[in-house]
Amino acid sequence: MQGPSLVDIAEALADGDVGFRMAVYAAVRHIPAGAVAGYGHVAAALGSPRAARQVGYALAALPPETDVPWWRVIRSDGSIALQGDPNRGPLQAAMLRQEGVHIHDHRVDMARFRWRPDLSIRPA
DNA sequence: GGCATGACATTGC
DNA sequence: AGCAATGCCATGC
Repeated sequence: MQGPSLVDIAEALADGDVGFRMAVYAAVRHIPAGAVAGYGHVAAALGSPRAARQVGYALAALPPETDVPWWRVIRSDGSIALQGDPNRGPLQAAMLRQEGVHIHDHRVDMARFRWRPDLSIRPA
């Protein structure tokens, strides 16, 4: 597994047990290889649909050798936020393609690759 | 505690 | 379709 469920994370965040950044990291670890999510989607999964920018802020603070799959988080329109970054941009695109996410003209087909959090596993 | 910052999202041209 | 203007809100100083 990859740690606590999304619901647990959201609750911990709501209770103030963890900071927003930590919640973001935990949530991003739930995105499976071969799928992508928008910053807003991650924020929404945490119960803060308007905090998309903060998700990016949190990911920007990650160290380069992190185990958090930050490359699976892109913009809601399918474009890569870091494509202007000479280092991480090409890396992100390479990582995604390596995982089977097709990129056409600097964009991902969100309708096809967007991550759908599994809400059926929510605890009774 | 107030103010500026930013890997976004949405809307209006 | 593409670009500018606005709204958002966690962080850090």
